Amino acid sequence: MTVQATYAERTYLCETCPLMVRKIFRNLSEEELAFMSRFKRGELTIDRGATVLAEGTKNPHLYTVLFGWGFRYKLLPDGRRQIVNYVMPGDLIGLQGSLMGEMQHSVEALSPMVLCMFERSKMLTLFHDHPELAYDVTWIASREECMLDENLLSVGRRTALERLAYLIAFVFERATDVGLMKEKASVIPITQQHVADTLGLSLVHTNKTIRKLANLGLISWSEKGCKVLDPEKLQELAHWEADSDKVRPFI
Amino acid sequence: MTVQATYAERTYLCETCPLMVRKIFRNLSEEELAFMSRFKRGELTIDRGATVLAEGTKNPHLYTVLFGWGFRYKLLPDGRRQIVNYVMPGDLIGLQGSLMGEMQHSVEALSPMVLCMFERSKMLTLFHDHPELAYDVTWIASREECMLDENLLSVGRRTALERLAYLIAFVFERATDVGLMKEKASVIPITQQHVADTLGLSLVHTNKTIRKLANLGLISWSEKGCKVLDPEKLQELAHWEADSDKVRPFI
DNA sequence: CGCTTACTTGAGTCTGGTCAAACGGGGTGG
DNA sequence: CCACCCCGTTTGACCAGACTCAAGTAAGCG
Repeated sequence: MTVQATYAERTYLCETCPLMVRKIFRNLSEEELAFMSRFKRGELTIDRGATVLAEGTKNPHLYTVLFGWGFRYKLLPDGRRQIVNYVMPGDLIGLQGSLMGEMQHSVEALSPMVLCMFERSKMLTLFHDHPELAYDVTWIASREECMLDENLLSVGRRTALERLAYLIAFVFERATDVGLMKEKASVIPITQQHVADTLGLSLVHTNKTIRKLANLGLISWSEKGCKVLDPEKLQELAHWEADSDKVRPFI
Repeated sequence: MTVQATYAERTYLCETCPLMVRKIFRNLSEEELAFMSRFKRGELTIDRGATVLAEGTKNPHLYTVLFGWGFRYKLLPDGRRQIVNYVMPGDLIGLQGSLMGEMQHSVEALSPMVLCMFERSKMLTLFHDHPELAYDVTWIASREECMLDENLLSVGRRTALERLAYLIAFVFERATDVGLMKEKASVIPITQQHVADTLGLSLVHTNKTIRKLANLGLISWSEKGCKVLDPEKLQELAHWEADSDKVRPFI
């Protein structure tokens, strides 16, 4: 596993935050931008496979994803792994550790990533001086909770095929929202092992389920990852509806 | 199903909030108490089986549990149910709906419950005037996220027996913390159907797994629910450790 | 060219699901 | 007071979805 991490002082200014151009994200006021700019400590640039945060450690930072894909997971002592969610641009990670001390999960990059780094000790200041931003942080935490509820429903109660369809549809929907699926050839950069560890299935059975879904013409698999061919049919198969309100806070 | 709901103007004053006597909860300042007292809208008293909040609805309130047990769940269109977590005294419910509009899950009572009712529209005021309380709200949301991660790990990666052991140990731990297990004869007031819907198993297989765990002498089952005989062994079997820091915020 | 990583596929096994039936306690109406 | 019913639990028989083991392929890389 090649792991490379670069700490850049400041490549992106908050005033020209790459997230702001996306219209699902709410705009920040001048004043909020100024504060965020002080809150920001730098940037973290990492390769695919690198660990952003590790279970059991105390990290003095929290991050907002600016570019790239990653996933959040937990391990059992014997090595069994459960991926609990995926992270994408606009997602805040490390909040748990920030509030409660030690990290209870790890985060790993699925592609090269750039993250915006904040000092966790400044959180209280944020809550004091910028109630709206504090509200946004809570909003973001609440959204994560919502996604976890969905994932739990899926792993607990859907069949293998439905689970897979849900996972792909869900990740595709989120990725599209933040502009990760712009190009025609875009794929979700995961391996079948990732899928298995997300769905709670074995690798072999995951492979067979993926074949089935591919034969139905809803997805295709390449070395790079998963290509989504028919998001609507996937949603239907999963008995799931993407909610298309949108405009959410970030940072 | 007998459903009874009573809205009492004010039986418990915030100044003598029954949660404050528990030492795991942090104490509020005079000023915070005064604010909470204004924030509070009344109390909701309901029977076992009654629905506190329903998926798909917009509810103008959020609640903190004062007494009793409940559970949070989601449904698939065909009726399959997944219980995502249990709620106990000190838990805040309805925050998601409060921030994001419609409820994405339902909450049902497992015993008679008393809930402290707040107006969701006042949330912004809370964030403006009481940053510490706002921070606490976020802390609480973050804790819920943490529990969901654990539950997901369990449903996704543990065997049926480990899952059951984890569930019982986890619920027992939480219940003990908030004083629900005071008496020798205390049971967790759930049916095997609840267990099945939490673990993602069928009722029949859940029953057989419960028998196995009971034969090992770790639990016993009665009409009233589940009695915990050996919490340590349960934790061990589940490869799980309760974290014993404690002192958390509430409301 | 050999090695590694990721995907595939088949065979055999077992965990967990479905179907069906029965039991026991508590509540209810005759 | 008794018969009946309902709910939750229990058990057995049988089936299927998912797991393990094993082997083989294909692409990428040093």
